[in-house]
Amino acid sequence: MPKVVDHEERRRNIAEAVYRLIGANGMDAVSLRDVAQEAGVSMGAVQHYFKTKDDMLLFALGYMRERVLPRLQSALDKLPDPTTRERTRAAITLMLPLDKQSTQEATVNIAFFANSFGNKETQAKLREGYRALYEASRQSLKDAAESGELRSIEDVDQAAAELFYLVQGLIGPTLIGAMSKKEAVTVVDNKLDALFR
Amino acid sequence: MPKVVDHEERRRNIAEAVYRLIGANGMDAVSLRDVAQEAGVSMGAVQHYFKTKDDMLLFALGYMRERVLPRLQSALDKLPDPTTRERTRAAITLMLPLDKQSTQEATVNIAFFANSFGNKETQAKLREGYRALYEASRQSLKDAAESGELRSIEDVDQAAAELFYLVQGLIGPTLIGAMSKKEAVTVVDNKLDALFR
DNA sequence: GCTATTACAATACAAATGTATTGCAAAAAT
DNA sequence: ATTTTTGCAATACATTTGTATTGTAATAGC
Repeated sequence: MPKVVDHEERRRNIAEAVYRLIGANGMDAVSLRDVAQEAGVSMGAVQHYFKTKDDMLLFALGYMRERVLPRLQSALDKLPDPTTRERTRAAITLMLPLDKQSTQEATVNIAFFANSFGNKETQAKLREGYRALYEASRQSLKDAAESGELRSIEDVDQAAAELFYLVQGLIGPTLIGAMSKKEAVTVVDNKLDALFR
Repeated sequence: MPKVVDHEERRRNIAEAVYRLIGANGMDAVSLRDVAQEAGVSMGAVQHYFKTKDDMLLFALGYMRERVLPRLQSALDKLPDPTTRERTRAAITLMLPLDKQSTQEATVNIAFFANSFGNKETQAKLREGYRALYEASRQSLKDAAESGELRSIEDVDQAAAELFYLVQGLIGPTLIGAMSKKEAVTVVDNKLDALFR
């Protein structure tokens, strides 16, 4: 029998191929054959690791979240003793499609969004992801309020919602060029100015 | 030869079928055969009115904008002498997926968004639509500032961007249930409270 | 009345797709 | 040393898809 390999690694490699294809041409470009080619394996190998195409896509969606955290951590490690504002800005910068990788991620996210209209499992996973992200973001702002980093904000929940969903709203239009990256960052920075001391 | 019919009407009927299919199952459900069936015509008829599937989708995207305006007008007609705030709220209420039709429209919009990653024409049309909508919204808020309807806002452009993209950001998560409709409306109303006298 | 045109309808066709199956060689287990 | 297991690879198959083509009957134009 062949050398035993790391299944999770193989699956991740395939997921990365999925992201590249979506990022370049959208979800329609994700056929098993295309994924296999992009991943540098045979279609039989793809089928070895994923029972169905849906399995593969669902895995890819879940894995995407996993791989963002190290990137965020890495960005934070570059900031010496960051304030909440700086950490918040770093996180937002990762979410907005400002560089190649974030652009890919934003594209993939929207593609899965659209895909979720015909797929309950995908939609559940997205919902769960959104809630977790929003809650973390809200809690972070709440902590900042308690430690006096915010200006006098009456309603921290409202402020948290405004910031979070403002960023969500900027992603799509920035992706398609309805808004420039610079403008998007300016809007966010102005908002942060209004929130933080 | 058969009785001459209204081409545009036929095309619109087909576009409506496209929306229904997307709304129910996402863009993957939009095959020519499915559209024909949903529209109550033969596939030959669909091909008679649209040379290619892409033509059909592009038309559907364009037509969607056209058909929103009468709905907005109708909502405004129900308001006796509306303030800018009331008009703004009416428009936002139409954009958020609060009722069946708005939900369908939001779904279709995201579907086209995702579809645009593999289609330059679709993306251009979306971009154009976003820009027009944003500009109208920004101008409306600017007018309100000049006529004294707003609180003292330092930067009306920033305020306009915040309101517009906050709403954009609420659509997706509301659609998938990551956020409740009630919460979304509350966030918007609070934002309007902060902007308008 | 005759001809041209139109609105469909039906069908063909090539290509693409996901699922399923079989095969093989090398490593792991005994 | 033998058997079992594993990671692929290759292929088959049924289904679906968009594009293309042909046909027909009824209306419009002259």
